Formats: sequence, C-alpha cells, structure tokens
Amino acid sequence: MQGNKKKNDLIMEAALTIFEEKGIREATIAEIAERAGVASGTVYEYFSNKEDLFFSIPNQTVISFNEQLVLHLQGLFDPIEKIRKYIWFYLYFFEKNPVYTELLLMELRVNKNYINSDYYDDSRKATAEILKIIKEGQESGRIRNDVNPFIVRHMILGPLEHITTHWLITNKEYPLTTHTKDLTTLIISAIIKNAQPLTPPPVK
Amino acid sequence: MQGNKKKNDLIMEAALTIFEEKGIREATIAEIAERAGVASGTVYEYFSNKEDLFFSIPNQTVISFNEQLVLHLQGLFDPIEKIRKYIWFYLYFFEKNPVYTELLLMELRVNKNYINSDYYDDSRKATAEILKIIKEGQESGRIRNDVNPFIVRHMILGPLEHITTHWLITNKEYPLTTHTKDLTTLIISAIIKNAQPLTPPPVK
Amino acid sequence: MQGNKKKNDLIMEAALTIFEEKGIREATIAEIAERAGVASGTVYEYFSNKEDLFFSIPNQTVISFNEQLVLHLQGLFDPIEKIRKYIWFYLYFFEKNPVYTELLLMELRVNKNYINSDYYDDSRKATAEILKIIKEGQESGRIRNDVNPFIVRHMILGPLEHITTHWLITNKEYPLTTHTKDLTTLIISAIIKNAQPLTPPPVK
Amino acid sequence: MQGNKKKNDLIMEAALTIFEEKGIREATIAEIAERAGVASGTVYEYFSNKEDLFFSIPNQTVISFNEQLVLHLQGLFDPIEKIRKYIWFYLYFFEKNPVYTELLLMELRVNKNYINSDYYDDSRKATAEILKIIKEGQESGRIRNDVNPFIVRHMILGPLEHITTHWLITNKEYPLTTHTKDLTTLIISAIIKNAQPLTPPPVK
DNA sequence: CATGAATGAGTGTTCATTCAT
DNA sequence: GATGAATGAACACTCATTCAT
Repeated sequence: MQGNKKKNDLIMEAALTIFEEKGIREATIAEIAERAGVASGTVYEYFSNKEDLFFSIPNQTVISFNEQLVLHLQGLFDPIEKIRKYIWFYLYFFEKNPVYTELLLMELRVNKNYINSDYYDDSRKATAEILKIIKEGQESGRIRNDVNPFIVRHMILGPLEHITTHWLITNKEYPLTTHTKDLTTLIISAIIKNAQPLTPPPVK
Repeated sequence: MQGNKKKNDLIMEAALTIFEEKGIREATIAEIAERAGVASGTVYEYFSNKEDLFFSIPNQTVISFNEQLVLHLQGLFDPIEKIRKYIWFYLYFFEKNPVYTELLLMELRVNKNYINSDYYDDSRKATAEILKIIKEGQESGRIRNDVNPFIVRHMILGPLEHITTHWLITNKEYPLTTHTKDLTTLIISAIIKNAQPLTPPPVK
Repeated sequence: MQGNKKKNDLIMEAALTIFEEKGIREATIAEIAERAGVASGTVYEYFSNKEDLFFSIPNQTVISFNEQLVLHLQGLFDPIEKIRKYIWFYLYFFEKNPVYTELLLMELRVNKNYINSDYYDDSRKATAEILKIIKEGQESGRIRNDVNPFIVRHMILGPLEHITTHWLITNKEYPLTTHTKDLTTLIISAIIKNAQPLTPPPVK
Repeated sequence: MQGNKKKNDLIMEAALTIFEEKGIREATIAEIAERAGVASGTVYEYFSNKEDLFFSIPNQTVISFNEQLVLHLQGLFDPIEKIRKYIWFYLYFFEKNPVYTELLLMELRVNKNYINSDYYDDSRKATAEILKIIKEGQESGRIRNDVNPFIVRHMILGPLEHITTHWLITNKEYPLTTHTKDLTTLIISAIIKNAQPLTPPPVK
C-alpha cells in the first residue's frame, strides 16, 4: 500500500512532517525530498515551486473541513443551533488536525501571497458559509439585526481563532475543546436577538 | 535634538520605515543601516542580531500602548465601561500605528521565538490588564461569572485581532474604527451579567 | 509523406524551430522533443547527446550548400567568375537560411568541440573548394600569385563572414545580398592579377 | 606589490586564467574566486553578476588598443598608409594578447548581450576610427569611392578577423603577423583608387 | 564607538540524461 | 524502438555577521 502511495502525497506528507519539526521557513526542498524518499528534482515534477507546495498542503484538509461541516449542519433548522454546531466543529476539527492547524494559523493566514492565491478560495468557503447562516438568522429574527453581519462573523471567528492560536502557542497542553461550552455561551449571548437592552452601570 | 537622537532609535525607526516600504522579510540590515545613516556594523553595536532588532521595534510602542491605556482607564469605575474603553482604544491605537500593527499581528504574534522571548512580556501586560478588569467585573457582578475569565478575554481580544487582521489584509481600505460601535455592542452583550437566559429556538 | 518523415528529421526540424524562437542556449531537449511530437527519451535514440543534436543540424544544410555550389560553378571556366559566383551564392544562400546561418556563425564556428568534431568536415569542403579555385586561378594567371593562396581565401571568406555576422547582429534589417556588387568589386580587385581592367576569359 | 594589487584586478586576472583553461561557459564564480584568493561573495562586491565580470575583462584591453592605435596613426597623412598601419597594429596587438583575443573573438563578439551592452561602446571606437579613415580617403581620392564605405570596412576587418580566428583555432601554431605583408597587399589592392600601382603619397 | 570590506554558508531551481516498462 | 517519470549534480547569488582598522 505504502508503495502505491502517490508521490504527490508522499511529498506533501513529508513536507508536513518537516514543517512540524522546524517550521516552514526552515524547511528545505532537499530535506523534504529526502524524507519523502524522492530526488529533489522530483518535487518540481509535482509542484511548480516551494510556495506552491506549501500552499497545496492544507488544501485537501480545508476541503475536508468544508465537506464535513456541510454534513454536520445538515438537518439543523435554527441558525443559532447551526452556530453552536459550527463552534463545536471548528474546535473539534482543529484539535484533531493540529499540524494542519498550525500551518494554517501560524504561517498561511498571515502570508499575503497565500491570501491572494487561488488556494485561499477554499478557505473562504467556510467563512462564506457562516456568513450565510448569520444573514439567514438575522432575517428569521433569531440573530440580532442591529449589527453588521460581517462584524457578527468577526465575533464568531475571532474568539475561535484566538483560543486556537493560544492553544498552539501553549503547546497544546489542554484539549482545545475544553472550553467549548463557555465559548459557545458567550458567542451566542452576543449575537442572539432579544438580548436585553444593556442595563446601565449600578450607581455606587 | 534630531542630531542627538540616539543611534538606537535611529536604527529602529529606519527599520520600521523599510518594513513599511517592502515588508519585513525583504528588509536587509544593509538597507536599514543605510537609511539610518550608520554603517551596517554599527547595527550590531546596538542589537545582537537581526531578530533582536526586529523584536525590539514594537517594544516601545507596546509600552506606549500600555501607558496610554492606563490613562484612558483612569477614573473609570464600571468594569463594563472599562471594557468599552479598551475596545475603543485598541482600534484607535492600531489604526494610528498601522506599520507597528502589521509587524505585531502578521509577523511577531505568530513567531515562536518572539513569543518565548522577553520582549513578549510587555505585550502580556496589556492582556493581563484586561484579565484584571474581567475578574474585577465578575466579582462586582457586572460581568457574568458563569464562564472562565480567560475565555472572556478570548471573547474580547479575538474579535479585535480578527477584525484588525482583516483590515490589514484588505489593505486598510476602511478606517479600522468604523465598526467600533457594533463590535462593542456584541462584546458587551456577550459578557455582561444578566444577559437573559438563552431563549429556546422558535417552534416552527 | 509527412507521416513517414523520419523521426531523425522531425527532431532536427523541431530543434531548428525552437532555436529560431528563443535561441540555442535556451532550447531544452524537453521542448524540442515536444515540438517534434516525440518523447524526450526518443531524442537519445537518434542523437547521443544534446551537443550531437546541435552539431548534426547544420550538417544537411552544409551538404546542400556544397551540392548547390557545385551546380552553380558548373560550366564556368574563368576562376574569377567562379569567385564571383561563390560570393553571390554565399550571400544568397545565407540570406535564405537565416536560422542555419545564425547557428553556424554565432554558435558553432566559435565552438571548439564543433571545430574538432567530424561534423566540421563538411564545412571544410566548401572552403577547400574555394582554395582549389584560387590555386587554379593562380596557375592560369588570372589570380595574383604573389600571395599565399590561403591568405587569398581569408580575403574572400573574411569579408563574407564579417558582413553576414553584422547582418545577424543588426537583426537582419536589410537584405544580406544588398551589397553583393560592392563586395564583389572589392574582393575581385584584391585578388585579380595585375589589377587590370577585367579581361574577358580566354576562349579555350 | 602583489599584496597591494586591487581585488578588482585580482578577480579579473583569475577569471581570464580560468577562461583560458576551460572557456567562459564552464568557468564558475566559485572557481574564479578561489583562484583570485577571495571569497565568492567578494566577486559580487566588484561585479554585479557573472556576465558583468565577463564583459568587464576585455574593457581595459580594448581601451589600451584604442590608445595605442591613436599613437600609431599619429603623424601619418596618407589614408592608405593609415590602413596599412591599422592592419599591422591589429595583427601585432592580437598576437601579443592571445587570451584577450580569444575572449573577444570567440565569446563576446557573438554574444548578443555583449553587443547590446555599454561595454561594446569601446569596441566600436576602433571600428569607428577606421571608418573615418576610409571616408577621409574617399574624399581625398586615395580610396575608391565607387563603393559604400561600410563595405570597405568589412573588407578590412573581415580578413583580419578571419585570419585571427583561424590562428586561434589552429592553436596559434604560427605567429599571427606572419602574413601581414600578403594581407596588406590584398586589402590595399582592393580599396585603393584606380587600382593603380601604388603611388607615393602626395607631398603636401 | 564606528566602520564597511570581506566573508562563505546556504538553497531553490533547472534540465540533460537514464532506464524500467 | 518509444516512453516519460525520475534523477541529482551543478551553480549563481544573497546577506547576516565579523573584525581589522
């Protein structure tokens, strides 16, 4: 089976391994090729250059995320429930794919070339999905519509990314999903409609 | 005065200027030195190496952020008001210091060497400050105490960082402070106490 | 017929086309093979290596040059007339075969490996032919015999090569044959015996 | 003295030596640097890239050629005498500078980048000088004016280059100047007015 | 303190050539 | 004969860092 594995995959897996060990910036094509058991020139048979290899790696994972997300949202009606599900799935998925997560959050997300590349399109799908849910919720009256839906999205993705980044930086010493409940509670409180008018501060 | 300006500062300012023009990765010591009007060897009199120079740059800005933050929070009593102020000040400050912001969010925050360096300590102060406010608010009953205060902090910093990163990626085409109000509304709704018990989804 | 064309020729033609488009140095075996409609490995069935392919290309053209030259000289009696014909044919032929000319003058003629290869033999034939004419002329009294015949040959081939090289360098902006008359006048003046007004050839 | 020799020269001399041994194409910067006794990076302190180094080398020799040529022509009045001098000096100079000659004739003269570079300007001076002499001779009636002066130039430079190239190819087995007399006789016969027996220059 | 000439390790990429099928 | 995937040697160039002055 191993022997049949496509060179394409062998190289990407080797690259991911090397990244894990020493970071993207320090990984050399020669080392990746050696780890993959191919000649360095072979890497260029499958990827046009180093950056293309880097950007390719998360791609299938992103696609997988999107596919699974669709399944998880299937059958749900309430937008708020969908958001809950989204939060849970985000943390669950990233916890299960730590190397991919690190590559995505620590390297690619802040790389302008990546942001401007076609590879980013698939990443955009997941965030487009959540925006759709938000708008749907605002129309149906479940999500507050006194705020810009894009800001609502920042309100959901921001904490998720922040906690995930923190988790990576602290060497994943606790399960990422540990705080799913608290996070969900807070996010839902922020965006659900009929959250009471803010009470004035108590007079001392 | 200019003539007396410490070489130290001259070099850091030159570095920041070069970063602004061509990005961090492309900045070379030689070019920074030339811009600063010193020899490249002189850079090494003040900074032990390139990374040390890079990490030093935001430092005074971070310190300045902390100092100004303290002043802005001065005199405020209500923790919720303090949070509002914090949100506003964060966006205001980053909008005014875009190069520093880019350096911090796009380069340093995802650099493990930076996170583990002493330089990160000052960055931590600002987040320690907000944690203090949160705990204070939870004790005084203004901030919900059914959630981990660290998660509350993610809930505040996450959206702020997320929207700021988005602002950077989209080339700062709109003022960062544009959505201060929406963002504040959502964050406060999330964390304020007595946010109503979450209503069940409507039965269709 | 096309379909029957030997792979050998297909490859050489493809190579010549590529040379024309992007120069010799930039032509790769892969590209030549693709253009010829064969696999890159196939090139090595017909040519032992890249240099062998390059050196082979002008060969048939050189042979063609020699064959046509013989025909053009046929029937001429006066050595001076033969030289005239040679000059005209040289310029005419090179004008008609610019890519071959460039390959020969700009690449091969200054390549020691080529000069020392068997491929150079055919090139030598054309110059041997002219040497024969010169010696014949010196014996018959039409060409001055107070000078070394080899130097006479340099006197004929030198200007031809020089003007042709100039024509190539200036991107063939004028027809190479433009100056045939002037060139012939000068060369003949140089080598004709007694620098007499040209006497008609003796009737045999 | 050696120790004081400028690095600039050291590198160019090393390059010339390596070129002599294995040709330009095969010379590597690493090898040249080693031969010059400097680090490879140092080469780039003095030359912007490999090609720049290559093209620089003949430059001072070309300049020297031009300077000496002017001196040799000084005091001569008759254009025909000037041409004689030019022929002699050309062969003499190239015989004395064989490595430079090889570089110029076998590598640079057929290199389009060189032809289009500023370095070529100095080369042009020598050929401009001879064109001046030709036109002057055509006006004064010493050189035939029934032909294009540019063609006359090809008639002079062509044989010189051709014989020199031949000399290089045959490994300089005879002195290049051996055939100065024959070559001069032929060239002068070609270009002198009325193809008269050479008249002495008019006394002014 | 300051200089800046010199260093040389480090690496992405190309492409002629091979050979198992 | 034909293929084309795989090879891996080869190399120009950069630039952070050093150190003699």
